[in-house]
Amino acid sequence: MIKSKNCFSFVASLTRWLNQKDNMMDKTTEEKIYDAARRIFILKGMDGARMQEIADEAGMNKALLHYYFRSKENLFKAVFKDTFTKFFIKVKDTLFSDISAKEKLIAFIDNYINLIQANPYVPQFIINEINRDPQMLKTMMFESEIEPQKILELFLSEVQRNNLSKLDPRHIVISLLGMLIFPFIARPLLQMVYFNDDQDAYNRFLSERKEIVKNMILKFIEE
Amino acid sequence: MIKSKNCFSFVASLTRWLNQKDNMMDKTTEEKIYDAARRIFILKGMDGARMQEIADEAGMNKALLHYYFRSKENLFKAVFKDTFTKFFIKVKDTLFSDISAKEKLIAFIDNYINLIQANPYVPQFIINEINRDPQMLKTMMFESEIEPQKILELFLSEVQRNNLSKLDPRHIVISLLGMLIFPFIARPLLQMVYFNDDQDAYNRFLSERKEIVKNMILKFIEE
DNA sequence: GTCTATATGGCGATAGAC
DNA sequence: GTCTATCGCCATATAGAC
Repeated sequence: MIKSKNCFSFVASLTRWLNQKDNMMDKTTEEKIYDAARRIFILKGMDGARMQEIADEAGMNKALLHYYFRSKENLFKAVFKDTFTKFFIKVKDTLFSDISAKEKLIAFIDNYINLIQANPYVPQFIINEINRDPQMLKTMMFESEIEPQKILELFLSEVQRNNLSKLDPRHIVISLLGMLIFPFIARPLLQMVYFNDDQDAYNRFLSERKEIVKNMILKFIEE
Repeated sequence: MIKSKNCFSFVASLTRWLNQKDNMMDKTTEEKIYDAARRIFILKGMDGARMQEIADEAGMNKALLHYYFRSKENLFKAVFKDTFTKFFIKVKDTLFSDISAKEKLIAFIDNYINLIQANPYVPQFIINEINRDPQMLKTMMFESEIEPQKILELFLSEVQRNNLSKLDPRHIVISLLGMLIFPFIARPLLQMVYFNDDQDAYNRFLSERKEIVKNMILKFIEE
């Protein structure tokens, strides 16, 4: 029957990269299923998504989803694990670069807002899941080769070691993440109330927000 | 059943039983259903909740839920509308008090963190729903007598009119809300990574956060 | 590997006795 | 108003032809 769910995403993306085959026709069936599932799960969550919907999105029959992934639960875990860990790789790259701590913070804000703008539904997807099934999150994080918890801790100690603030650095990190993520997860409400439901205006607001958040954070950590 | 060895403890038991009756037994069936639905929907969301689960929580049969509320959709809307609007009444009260703008901001932070600490799952519930069905949110908001959008706008103009900041005041409001809400909606992840899954330590962190956020916000708006 | 057809169970909702 | 029993549908999952 099946193959390991762990190596799928790595194998798939490696294959794409090696062959530079990113168009639809050259994707394997497994990749088509995975990509479709990712779109649907991120939009509707585990409970809201339907296997039939994913099959339609992938342009094939429902039975094939079970042939490749055995169950909805399996397919979801593959998508979530991959999506979750990929969101931390960017942070890792920023933290290991050879610049000062303050510059790292600034680079992080730029990278992170860009990342969310390119994947606007991902923060809501992750937050949803860490509340729906915290136990799954725990096992997933410690199984992951990327070790997201290590990256979060690294980010924290980076703030701490450089005396960027006299405060508990966790307050800094959490405030920063909250300021960055909130306008995306509360978008429908904020866009309606504060921007007359004007999508373009809201996108401009999000772009200009990079500098705003940078200034806010710098004000915190400068005594 | 009440058992006792003397009449004093009997009286005490009876008093407890009567009080319990006042709290529990006097609730109408409709109230029992509503309260149970509220607990389940807030924990699991519309998609994750089951009518059977709500009936069990309310201590009655599934059919009664439909007798009083006709459909799951109806019951959910009643719960959501009520929960959503109640979250804005606190803000309204704060804004209409007779204190300076800066004091209002400080009072808001205190009130809001207390409110969330007493209802820790509500922010996640609301954010979930405004993304799941934004259209329902819109009609609900404009039907509501409390008019949450007016309150949000009032909060915004309060920041603006008093020149609390040269920035677009929407950045201030959104940053503030993000800083306040994020530690609650991302709690399972943050508590695990940053607090060794120590619940008490995390609660202390949340309590001390009131002063931290106050200081952060005051630093923004003071030039 | 991919399809059609079907099994199996659970869910929201209703009928009808009391 | 409240219950038991059940309907009808839809979801996940499997069987089996090709």
